[in-house]
Amino acid sequence: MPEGHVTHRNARLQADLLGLNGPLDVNSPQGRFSDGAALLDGHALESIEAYGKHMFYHWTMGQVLHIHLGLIGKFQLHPGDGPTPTENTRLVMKGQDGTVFLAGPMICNVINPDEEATVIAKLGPDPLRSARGGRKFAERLATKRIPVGAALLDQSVMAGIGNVFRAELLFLTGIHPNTPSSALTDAQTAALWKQSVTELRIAEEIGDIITVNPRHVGARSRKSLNRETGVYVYKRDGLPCRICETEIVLEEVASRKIWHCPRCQPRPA
DNA sequence: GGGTGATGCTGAG
DNA sequence: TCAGCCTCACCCC
Repeated sequence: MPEGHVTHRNARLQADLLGLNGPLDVNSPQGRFSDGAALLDGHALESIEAYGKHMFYHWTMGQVLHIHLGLIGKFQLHPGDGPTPTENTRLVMKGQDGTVFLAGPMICNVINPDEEATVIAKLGPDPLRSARGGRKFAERLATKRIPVGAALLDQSVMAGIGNVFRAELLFLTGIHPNTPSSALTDAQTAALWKQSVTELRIAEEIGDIITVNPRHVGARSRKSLNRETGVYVYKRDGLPCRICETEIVLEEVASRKIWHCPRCQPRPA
């Protein structure tokens, strides 16, 4: 379930669970990361940093573990030793208070700080790292001659947005996914950034993407909502818009499915 | 038990 | 543009 909120939340929770500056037991039950695990085993972590959908684990001996979950990668956090790893467990890190399992990542490599810097240099501003990336976001967006629905998935424009957030952010800002990036007003661009900061922070805290204002669905809190009830448009084609009851429409933008409300997000002229 | 799609991205063509 | 990759939850039989 990897958009930016997942990486930041994991960086925070895993640092707590594993403990910093104490030696970790690292291994690769599946074997596909045996060489990397051997480099890290017995060493201590200095910090865990998330940047967009990328995670960088800084080890005291100077190496960096680079993880990107991709579409299907998953972490499991367990107190103590956790269960027996399965044949798909790529990485196990056991520390002070618990154990982290990793399965199915797109990237799991040991790199050096220069290589880390190269990866980060390609990324746009990450709303969870600093709320003050709005100007850079606007600059990057302005260089793109593509629909805003495609630009939001481009990690060099904004880092950490995935398919759920792009649909929800465009709904929350009333922008049609096919609006050309270059046709957005300054106010719309600013609203997209501001809304990203807000929504990603909430998702990082809750551990799930819940964008619905609880009073729109008669709920007490966002935390009481779930994937069925907690989004405005994502995977809701054919269902009534929570605001105006117009039927939510499914389209494809940048080869990925995207949903919008034709009334709340009018097609650009 | 098999088939499929998924919150992602790359590299070949 | 599109197949390929990685894993698993979910659906249908």
